[in-house]
Amino acid sequence: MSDTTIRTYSSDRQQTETETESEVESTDETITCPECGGRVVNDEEHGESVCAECGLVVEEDGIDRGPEWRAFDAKEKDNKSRVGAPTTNMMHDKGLSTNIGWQDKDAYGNSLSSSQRQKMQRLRKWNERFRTRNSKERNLKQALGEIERMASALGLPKKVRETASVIYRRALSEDLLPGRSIEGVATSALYAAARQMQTPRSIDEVANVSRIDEMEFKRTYRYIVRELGLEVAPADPASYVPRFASELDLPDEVERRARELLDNAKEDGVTSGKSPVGLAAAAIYASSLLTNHKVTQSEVSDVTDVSEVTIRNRYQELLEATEVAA
DNA sequence: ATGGTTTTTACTGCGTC
DNA sequence: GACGCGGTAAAAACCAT
Repeated sequence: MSDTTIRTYSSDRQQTETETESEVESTDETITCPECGGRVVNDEEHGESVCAECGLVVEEDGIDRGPEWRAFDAKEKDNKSRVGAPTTNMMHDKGLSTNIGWQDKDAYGNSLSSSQRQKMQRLRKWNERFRTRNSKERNLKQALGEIERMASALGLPKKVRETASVIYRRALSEDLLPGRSIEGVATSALYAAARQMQTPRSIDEVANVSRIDEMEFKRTYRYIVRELGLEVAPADPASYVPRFASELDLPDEVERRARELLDNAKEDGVTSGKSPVGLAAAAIYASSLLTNHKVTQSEVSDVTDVSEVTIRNRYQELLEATEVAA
């Protein structure tokens, strides 16, 4: 039950380990027959794996994931494919419902007669009403709008918005909303999503673009993380570095050096329990000194929202850690 | 509610430009 | 004298129990 709260930075090991796991998916062509040791071949047509030597059926009912039709040229392939636009969680109906175009034009691009135009107006109106009929749908629609707005204000990629949408949907479907504001849950979903996607924004930053105050945001965030059992690993300090560096107009060199410092510190274990944002800020500062691209503590403090005192403390520790390591 | 840890606030002294 | 920096003490915030 740790790691679910905002500020449990302790278990630093997190990611990095799981990434290198699925490397070599064994090529299943090299299976040998358990009976005679002969080569096993795939018989796609019958969905079986058969031993080429003795005919033993090693595996039945394989699934053919390919299309069931055949195409002999590009045109036929286009015709027979039945795939459309991908669904997206970013729209409240996953982009599956019908929209009636807003232009009063028919399929040939001609303008509509006035009676036709009025008819289309009515159809549009009703279509819209049905589309967002019940309260949950409307709720969702508004929340996704909010998520969209905040995400773009924070410059978060689509992936994060998608994830945030998914989290929000889950919260909604598990009835976590009553008693909590849409804003709050939307904000929390976005914050969690940003962290899960390795592009974290600090609580302050998120709170700044949200319409709710910070206290409520944190409360709500804790709540939904707990209720949804979201796995949000402590943010990696390094993931803040590039953003801060660019906000301070520092060259790549500083960024690289900052990463090294953080790596060393992590080895030393001095990062455990400390605020990732603080560490990132300190790393930037320390790195700027080491690379002769000096920025002042207060400048770093300004863009990172970390107090100068914290920067001082952290950067001493960072330097010590690298001294010892080097 | 409480205690332990971390961060922030506020303030002071030192050296430099 | 303003500024950047380092340090300290007390307050506040936070997490866990």
